[in-house]
Amino acid sequence: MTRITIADAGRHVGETVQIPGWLYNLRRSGKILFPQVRDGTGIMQCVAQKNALPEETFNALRHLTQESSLIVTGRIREEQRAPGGYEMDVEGVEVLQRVAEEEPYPITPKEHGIEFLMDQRHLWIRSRRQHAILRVRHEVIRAIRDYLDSHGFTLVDTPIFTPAACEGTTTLFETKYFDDDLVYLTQSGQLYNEATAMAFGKVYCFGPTFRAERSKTRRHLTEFWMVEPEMAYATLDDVKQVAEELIVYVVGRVVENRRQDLATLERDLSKLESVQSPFPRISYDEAVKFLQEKGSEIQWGGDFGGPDETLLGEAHDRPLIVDRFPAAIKAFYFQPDPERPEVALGADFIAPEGYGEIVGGGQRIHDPDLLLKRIEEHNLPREAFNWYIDLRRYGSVPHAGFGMGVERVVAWLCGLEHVRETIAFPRMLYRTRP
RNA sequence: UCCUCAGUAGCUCAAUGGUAGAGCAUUCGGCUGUUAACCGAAGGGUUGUAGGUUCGAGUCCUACCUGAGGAGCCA
Repeated sequence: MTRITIADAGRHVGETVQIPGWLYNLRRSGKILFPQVRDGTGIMQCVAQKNALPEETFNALRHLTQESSLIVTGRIREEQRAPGGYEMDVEGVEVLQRVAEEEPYPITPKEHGIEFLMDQRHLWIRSRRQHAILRVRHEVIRAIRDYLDSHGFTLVDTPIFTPAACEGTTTLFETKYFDDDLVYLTQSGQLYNEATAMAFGKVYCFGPTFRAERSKTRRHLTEFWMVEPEMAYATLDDVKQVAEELIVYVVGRVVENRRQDLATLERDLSKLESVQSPFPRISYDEAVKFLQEKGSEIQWGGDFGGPDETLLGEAHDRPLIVDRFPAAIKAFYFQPDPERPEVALGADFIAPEGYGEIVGGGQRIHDPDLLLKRIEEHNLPREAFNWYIDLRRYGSVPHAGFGMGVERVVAWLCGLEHVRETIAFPRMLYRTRP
């Protein structure tokens, strides 16, 4: 007997096949049952008629509980009345495990609160909406890799355990490394990327990063995934161009390949289809002026707050590129603008619809003396950065790169309220379980 | 760390300081085209914890715990 996935059902119309899966929902109407079976690729509505089945089979199905595992055998048929467009006429059922009614599956088809759902996260990911989001995430990650891999970037992943802060400013998670040594969980692979870029030209790292910030908002996780491309012989303009192309490509891929999931999420496709080049570009100076006109308290020299980012993002139908921030609020390694040393050659991409910063990057300092000066100004331990300074001693070149946060991109593309739904098991300020 | 809000049945929520209730879920019954099906019935409670006020507290007060939203910080 052929086993198929529900996603492939359209290619098996008229055949009798098996679908291994789980009971998603069951509607009963006397002598006819409508079990809905999910298998990870989709949901199949089945039809079981009492007079077409052995009594034992019909009764087993009739009293089956939600999320019981089963293998259904039956004939696939096109059916307009079925949610997926196809339906299976049940001929046989093998129940692998019947969920006990004393402890029924906790996530019912009705509404639930977020606390309960987060406690049940290991089960919640089976639900239609969560499932759709995680499939969009997968497409986003695949698209990122496909874009970079086909544009000359080499994946060179960077360590998770790091001996010191990359940026000195934010809080790091520390962990014991054997006897008495402390190491920190990486908050960015960037410094190492600069080393690999000098070896490979164009590189990227892609993995989890950790920030021990006591942030408790819809845009924050303590563990999140970031892709960080870095390019030798490159400038701020290259960062803006590559990041823009990457975003346009990723959005296009999701719209093309995950249309069904976006429909499940009731995402307004027109909001994604408008994400085309060129993106609007303004300077930090212009952004501050714009925000002040909108009533923000921001002064030149300050960083954008959450509401500021929302104001900037909502003014456009595609990501907004803001560049040349005050050097004082940027990390030590940013190259200053040669014409205006008080601003850094950095750029942030602010997503529309209030999703905030999704890309941050810029050009790095390539002059060893200037880098040393900055390290001293920021009171960073020079010894820890000896290897990093070496990169400026042995064939230094202008170079630039950026980081893009996967969860914020996914939240934006899916139109979600909160990034916690964009990763299977989110880690947040007050949640590390399950 | 700070501000605001909330904790009542497995879940989502009601309940003037005066007998703790509904829908869903579960079980039983009915229904041959259901779309979070519907209809009928049953079981299901230490009202987050500890004190206090009161004849009487789910409700008012205090502290704590847990969670949510936000600020700062950040992708």
